[in-house]
Amino acid sequence: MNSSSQEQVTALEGCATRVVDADRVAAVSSRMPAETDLVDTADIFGLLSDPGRLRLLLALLDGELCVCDLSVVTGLSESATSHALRLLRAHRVVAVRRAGRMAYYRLDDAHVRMLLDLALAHTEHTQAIHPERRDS
Amino acid sequence: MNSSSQEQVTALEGCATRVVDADRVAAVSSRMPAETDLVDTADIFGLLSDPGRLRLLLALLDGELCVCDLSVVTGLSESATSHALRLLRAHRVVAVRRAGRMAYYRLDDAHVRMLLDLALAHTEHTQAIHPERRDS
DNA sequence: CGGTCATATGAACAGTTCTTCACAGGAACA
DNA sequence: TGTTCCTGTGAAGAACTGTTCATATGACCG
Repeated sequence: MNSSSQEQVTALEGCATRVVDADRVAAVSSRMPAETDLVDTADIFGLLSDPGRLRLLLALLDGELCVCDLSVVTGLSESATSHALRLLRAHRVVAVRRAGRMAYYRLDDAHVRMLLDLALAHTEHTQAIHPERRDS
Repeated sequence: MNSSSQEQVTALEGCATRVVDADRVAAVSSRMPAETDLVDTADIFGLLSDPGRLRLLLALLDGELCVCDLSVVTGLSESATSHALRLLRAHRVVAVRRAGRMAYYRLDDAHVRMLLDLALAHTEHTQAIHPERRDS
């Protein structure tokens, strides 16, 4: 949290914008992940940013389910469910096991599972603190 | 919240979707968070799903930074930075401290910080596995 | 075989999102 | 005081997203 906050108005590698704390800027920039990693991470978060997909993935936390059951649990239409699963499959977040005409989906990404567990724990925690629903 | 397994038979002949594993559907449904919590959680993930905002938040992991420095670090224009910070502020993810004409932003959500730490750890981990590219 | 069932897919469309541009406000500073 | 600097904001437009409808595929049943 400490910063040697003198105003060093040094141009940073031909950048047009001014810099206030050049040391911190340099340090933070050096710690910034590579662009591809950032985009991949943002993509994962994006997959979790839709309530339907989130329900889908939370439903899979306990084990595999077929598409029609997932449709019932999530409240999505079967088509929407299939589209969502396709997206998740394309990103290797879920995997599918086929048995006859059924398709059983399961979580296939330990990282996403951790994110889901964390999110779930947080909602339970905040529910314990605020038993009444809060608007904001 | 409460759906028992006896709905299977009626659902099979009913108008809507059929259920394969009624017990699992009931169990998973009962564990599904409330709609408002789901939407809130999805919103948080949505805030992390943009590479620009992600860079912004990662830059703030170490402490506060002013808007122009954030703009430099993230590569966003100052206007885009301000818009993004406004969004994050509206969701209480960041907080601002004003000093003169400067505005210093900081992370203000422990939950988001955990998510960011986890994401960062994951990218570092995968980088350790695939050390193909390096950052300056 | 024909029919039905579970899932998959494509097109299209409403709604959202992210960026840029233009400008406004308030603080510092001459 | 007037000017410059840092930040904030609204509008607009391009790009993206998520849903539905219609239809396809392939497995099972009779």
